[in-house]
Amino acid sequence: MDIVVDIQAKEPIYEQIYLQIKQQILLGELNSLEALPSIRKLANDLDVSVITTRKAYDELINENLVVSVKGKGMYVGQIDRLFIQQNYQKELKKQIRALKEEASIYGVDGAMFREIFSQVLEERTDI
Amino acid sequence: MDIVVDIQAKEPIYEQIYLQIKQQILLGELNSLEALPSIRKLANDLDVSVITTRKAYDELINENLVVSVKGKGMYVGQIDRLFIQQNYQKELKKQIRALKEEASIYGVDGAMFREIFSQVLEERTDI
Amino acid sequence: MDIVVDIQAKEPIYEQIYLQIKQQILLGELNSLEALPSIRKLANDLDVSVITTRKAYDELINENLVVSVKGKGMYVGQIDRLFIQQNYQKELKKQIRALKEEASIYGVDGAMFREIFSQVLEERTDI
Amino acid sequence: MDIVVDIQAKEPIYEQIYLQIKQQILLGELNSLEALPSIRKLANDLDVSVITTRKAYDELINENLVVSVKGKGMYVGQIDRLFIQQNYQKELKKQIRALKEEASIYGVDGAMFREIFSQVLEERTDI
DNA sequence: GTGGTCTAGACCACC
DNA sequence: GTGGTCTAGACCACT
Repeated sequence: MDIVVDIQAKEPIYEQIYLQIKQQILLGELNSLEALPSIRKLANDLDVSVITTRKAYDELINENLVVSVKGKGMYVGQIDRLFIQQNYQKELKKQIRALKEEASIYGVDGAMFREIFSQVLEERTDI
Repeated sequence: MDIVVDIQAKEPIYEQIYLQIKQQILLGELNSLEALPSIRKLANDLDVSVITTRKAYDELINENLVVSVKGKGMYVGQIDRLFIQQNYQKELKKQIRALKEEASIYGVDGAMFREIFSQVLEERTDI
Repeated sequence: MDIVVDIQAKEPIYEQIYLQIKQQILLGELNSLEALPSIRKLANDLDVSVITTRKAYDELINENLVVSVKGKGMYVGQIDRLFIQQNYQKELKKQIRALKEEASIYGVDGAMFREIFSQVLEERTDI
Repeated sequence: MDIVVDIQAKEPIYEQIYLQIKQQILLGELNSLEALPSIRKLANDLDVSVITTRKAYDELINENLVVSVKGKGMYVGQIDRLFIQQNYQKELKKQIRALKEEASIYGVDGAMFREIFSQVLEERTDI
C-alpha cells in the first residue's frame, strides 16, 4: 500500500487517503477480499491521527468498496465495476459541464472548447 | 450590476460575489475604468456584511481586475482580455488532462471519454 | 502646465498634483513669480475636486515653492535651490538606507547591493 | 518567533507582522514546513485582534511563503530563495532607477548620487 | 460620501 | 485545538 499525504494540498487529508485507496482498488492493485491495514496502523504509518484514517475508511465502507469485519480488520469489498463506472459517468458529465461554463466566462466558446479538448485527447499519454 | 447571492450555497458568499463581478468584467459587460458599486452599497443591496463584499473586492484587486481609489470608490481595471484568455486556456488543458486521467481509473477509455464529452457539448445551455 | 493624474495610482491625487508642480518648478519649467492656474481652474481642468487642488497648493505654499496673493492668485515663489537640494539629500539618504535594509531581507548583502547599484548608474539614461 | 509590533507606527499592524515573518522566512531563520504560531496564539501574544494576524498570514499565503492547513495550523512553505532573490533584484533596480531620476530633478547628478550612496553604504549598520 | 484598518465577538469543518 | 467564513460595529485618510 503506497499512500502519500500532501500536507500542503487543499483537500482534507482524509480525502487524500480515501481517494488513493479507492484508486488502488478500482485499478485492481488491491483485490477483492484482500486485507487492508488497520485504522491504527495506517494512522501510524502516515503520521496522521486515527480520526483521519477512520474517516477515510468510513467513506470507503459507505461506498461498499471496503468491508469492516469486527475483530479482524478491513478487507477490500466485492466490486461492481459496471455500477461504479456508470455512477462515475454522471459525475464526469457534471464536471465537464462546470468546465464548459467556466470557459464561457473567459470567452472560450463551444467551438474553441471542443478544439482544446481535442488537442488534449490527441496528446501522447506516456509521459 | 446584477449580482445574486445564494446564502445556502456551499461556496462562500464572497466567492459568489467575486465570481459574478469577475464574469461581468471578463465578458465585457463592465468596461475599463467604469465605476463599481461601493463596498458599503453592495453590502447593503445584497444584505451581507461589509467584510464579505470587501473580501470579494480584495480578490478582484489582487488579480488586477479592479482598482480601488481611496475616497472615490472601486473601478474596473484595465484588462488585457487576450492575455487572460490565453492563460486560462493553459489552465483548462491541465484540468482536462486531470479529468482524462481520473476517467481512466474508472475504466472510461479515450473513446468513451470523447463520447461523453460530445454529449455534454450538444446539450442546450439555456435553462 | 502639463499635469496628469492617474486615478489608478496608489498615491493620493493631491500628492500627484503637488509633486508634478514641484517638479516643474525645480526643473525651471516654471519661473519665479510666474502665475499658476487658480485652484478652481486647475480643479476644473483636471476634473478633480477643489479640495484636492487646494491641498496640493497648501503643501507647495508650506514649502515656500508657491506664494498665494490674496485676490490675485497663485505665483511661483523665489526658490532657494541650494537649500532644497541639501534637504533632499537627507531624504535621499533615508531612502537608500531603507532600500539597503530591505535588500538584506532578501539576502542581498552590501557587496551585491553596490554591484547592482553600479549597474544601474552605468546604464545609458537617454530614452 | 520574535515579533514586535509598534502600535504607534504609521504602517498597519498587519504589515509589520507580515514583514517580520517574511524576513525570518527569507533569511532562513524559519525552515520549510516548520510550524508557525496559530492565528489565535499570535493575536493573543501580540495583543492584537485575530483579524489582524489573519490578514498578515493571508498576505504570506498569497505569496506562497506560508501554507495553511485546516485543523492543524500555519506552516512555512517550500521556498525557492534563489528565484525570489532574482525577482527582487529586478525590482531593486527599478527602484534605484526611480531614485536616480528623482535626484536629477533636485539637481543631484550622477557623481553626487554615487557619493551619497557610498556614504550610506559605509555607515555602520549595527545600532 | 469613499476605501483602509482594526476590534470583539460567532459558527463551521477539520485534525 | 486549528483555519475558514461571517457579523456588526468603529476610527482614519482621502475626495
